[in-house]
Amino acid sequence: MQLENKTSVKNFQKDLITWFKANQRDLPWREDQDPYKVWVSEIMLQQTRVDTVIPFFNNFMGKFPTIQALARADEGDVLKAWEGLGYYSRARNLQTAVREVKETYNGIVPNTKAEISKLKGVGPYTSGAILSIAYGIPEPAVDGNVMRVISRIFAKYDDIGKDKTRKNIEKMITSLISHEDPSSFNQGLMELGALICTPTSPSCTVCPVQSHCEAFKLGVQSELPVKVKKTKVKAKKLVCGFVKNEAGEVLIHQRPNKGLLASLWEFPNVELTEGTSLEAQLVEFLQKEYHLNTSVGEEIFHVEHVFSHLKWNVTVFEVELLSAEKESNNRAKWVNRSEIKQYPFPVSHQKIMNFCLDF
DNA sequence: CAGTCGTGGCT
DNA sequence: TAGCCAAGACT
Repeated sequence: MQLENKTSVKNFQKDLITWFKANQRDLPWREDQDPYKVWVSEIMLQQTRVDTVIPFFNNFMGKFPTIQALARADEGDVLKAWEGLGYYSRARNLQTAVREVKETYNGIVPNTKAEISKLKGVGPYTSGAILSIAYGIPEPAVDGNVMRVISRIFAKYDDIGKDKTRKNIEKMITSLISHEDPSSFNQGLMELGALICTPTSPSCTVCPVQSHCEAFKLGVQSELPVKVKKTKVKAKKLVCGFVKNEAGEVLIHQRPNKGLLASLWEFPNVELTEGTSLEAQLVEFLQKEYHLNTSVGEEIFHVEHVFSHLKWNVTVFEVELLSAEKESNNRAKWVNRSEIKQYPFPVSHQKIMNFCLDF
């Protein structure tokens, strides 16, 4: 195994950090070390590509430039700024955590592992990233890049999908991390994973730490890291109503605050059960859930949307309101077509919205 | 531990 | 095309 003595570790740190400082990308969250900016960027970057995050980060910082600004913002505005980015609970958790920092820590992001880890949405990776990047504290920040890089450098065949593997790598980083520049060390590992030590066809010939890499030495870099395959996504069939009243308004509904597409808005829809017709199930659902008497019109079109772990097949009908009972669903709303754009919708429903708005 | 939670780009 | 993957956290 490489990196077995202090001298080789020091050389590894130096090679990595020197490369990082010379080759790091110019990214908006690297303009300074404001803990709030680092925090927001790290939340957005969870399971999300850098290129995707950049415009969202710039827009978000323009609207919510400080902890105070985000703390006092309307939740709807925060979700609207997150629209299209995915994993929407991140937005709600972030605002919850920012309010916690404002109340409990006088608006200062805490700088200890124990305190920062208590914040909603801040897990083992993000806590280490904030501590090292914003505060220069030598804590490991182990993400997918780091697990891939370390798996190759030490030629480790452990399944990086296991929590145990991540913990082991955190221990390894603890003994490898530079105490002089923890920020550049951690970011260097991630940048290396993003630019050189890529998942497929890594650029070993130009790698700054090639001489430290056991996988390269053995010629097995293409086999690493090991990641056990996930189960197939499940398909679900839904019926959805584009419901209009006499005033020309459309019915929209806010999803539950937890779970899939948390707190986002949608057009009324329900999962199908076998048996009765789509039209009948839609009418029954609108009656039961929203206390509306409706008449289902033409089937407008189909939408297919694939998530991480499931697939929607949605059939959309045009629906006319006949009459409404007094009790109404408190998460439902009639809106003019021009107002719909003010509400955050998931991409799956934007497909429906775009079609219906032209309709 | 294993399933849940988005989206878009790439192979 | 269908699957894989990305600066993970939560339950």
